[in-house]
Amino acid sequence: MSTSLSRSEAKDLTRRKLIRAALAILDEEGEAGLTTVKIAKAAGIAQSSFYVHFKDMRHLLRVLAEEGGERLRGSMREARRRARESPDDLERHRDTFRIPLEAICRHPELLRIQLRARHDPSSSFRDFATQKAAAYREHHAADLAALGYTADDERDRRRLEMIAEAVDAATNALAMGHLEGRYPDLEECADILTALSRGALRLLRSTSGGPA
Amino acid sequence: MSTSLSRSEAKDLTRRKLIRAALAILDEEGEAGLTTVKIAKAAGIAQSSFYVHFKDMRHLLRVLAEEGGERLRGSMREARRRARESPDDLERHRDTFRIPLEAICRHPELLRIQLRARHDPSSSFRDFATQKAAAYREHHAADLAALGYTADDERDRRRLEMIAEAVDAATNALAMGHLEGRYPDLEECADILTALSRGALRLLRSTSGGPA
DNA sequence: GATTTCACCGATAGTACTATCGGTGAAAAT
DNA sequence: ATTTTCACCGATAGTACTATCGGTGAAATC
Repeated sequence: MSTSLSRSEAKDLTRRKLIRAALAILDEEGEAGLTTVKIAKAAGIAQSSFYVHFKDMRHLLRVLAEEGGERLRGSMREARRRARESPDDLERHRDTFRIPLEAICRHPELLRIQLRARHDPSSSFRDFATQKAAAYREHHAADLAALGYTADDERDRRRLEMIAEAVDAATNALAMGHLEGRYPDLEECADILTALSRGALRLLRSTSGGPA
Repeated sequence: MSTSLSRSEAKDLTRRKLIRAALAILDEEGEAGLTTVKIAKAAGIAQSSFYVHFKDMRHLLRVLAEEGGERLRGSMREARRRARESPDDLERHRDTFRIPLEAICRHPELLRIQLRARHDPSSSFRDFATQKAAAYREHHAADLAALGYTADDERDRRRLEMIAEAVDAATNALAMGHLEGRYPDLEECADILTALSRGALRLLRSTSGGPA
């Protein structure tokens, strides 16, 4: 505005505008609505200038995946860090759900895009989303193991993974319900998830022991 | 083959071929890959002949939604009927999960298409999928209520709905995991879901009573 | 057996998008 | 002060798809 930017600063600003515009369109209209025409228009430049910043559409999609992945990683690191700080096991278990729920609510568009991509065979983000979901599932299973639900044999290990996958899906569903306004209280969502999880873990506890 | 079909029979056959081809492409490539060119080619007719059977693409999509809805309704009716026949409450509760899991495995493409449509703002099936999911959630909540988990006040009614939504999401996730080969035993999936559900319902039982 | 109907065909106009090209002016380098 | 660089522009060729049109032959009707 007042201070004229240097050329590289101006270019970087335009690039960020493009990414910002693309993420908004991706969230609002889905991958099918993501065209160079719309992105450039939303960013306030000519359609052809899109190619000054990205080699082609694929390039932008790769960058968006990296961008989204970085934000997701950041939220997860924070979640893990805070969950580890909880005083007792019960509170830690509850935090295992409350913190991801809060992370989702901070960047709901990332969850929406991920859920969409995961089931769409034409999506450029499909592999990325599947990979992220698997990583989160394993991380969750490891968290449960850290709470004392040791999985000694193959059967229990598989069950722990199934519980993690089932509870993750439930977490996403309740988070979406919260975002849609159906479940206003996030604490109540965490309560339900904790209860679900503890119920399922009873299956393991009975065979291999666990915390109170 | 040997007997030449009447004109109307032949037309109806071609129409069914088109719907069949469209469903296959929808499952394999998603809504983005669904074009009149591909559908007609897969059905073995010229692209322009597509319009002999459907006014336009929207018309076909409407018909596909009705077609899929009818199959889904059929599976659900069957599931409800069989679940009601179970001898005791525990077995009925378990059937509440095993039967939907089996229904999903009979028509996995319908679940895939529905999950995809539900989160895609550009999908023609989005409203349809959302509606179906809400209907199933309410049906599930009613099933739980029938098992004795009476929800007297508003809080418990909301919690019952949250549990139904969470468990439905978990059911879909485990069914997808089964279809992807990660969880070969469908009975084990039903076990996990039953345990999840019973754990969550403990929240209600403690305040308003319920079965053993 | 003559006429009508119509499912299907090939050709094509119209639409939306991608990606490239040469031109322009202001910032940067000399 | 002059030259170079380059972010951005308008124009446009190329691609993929939708939907319409007139033509054709075999089934249906008379």
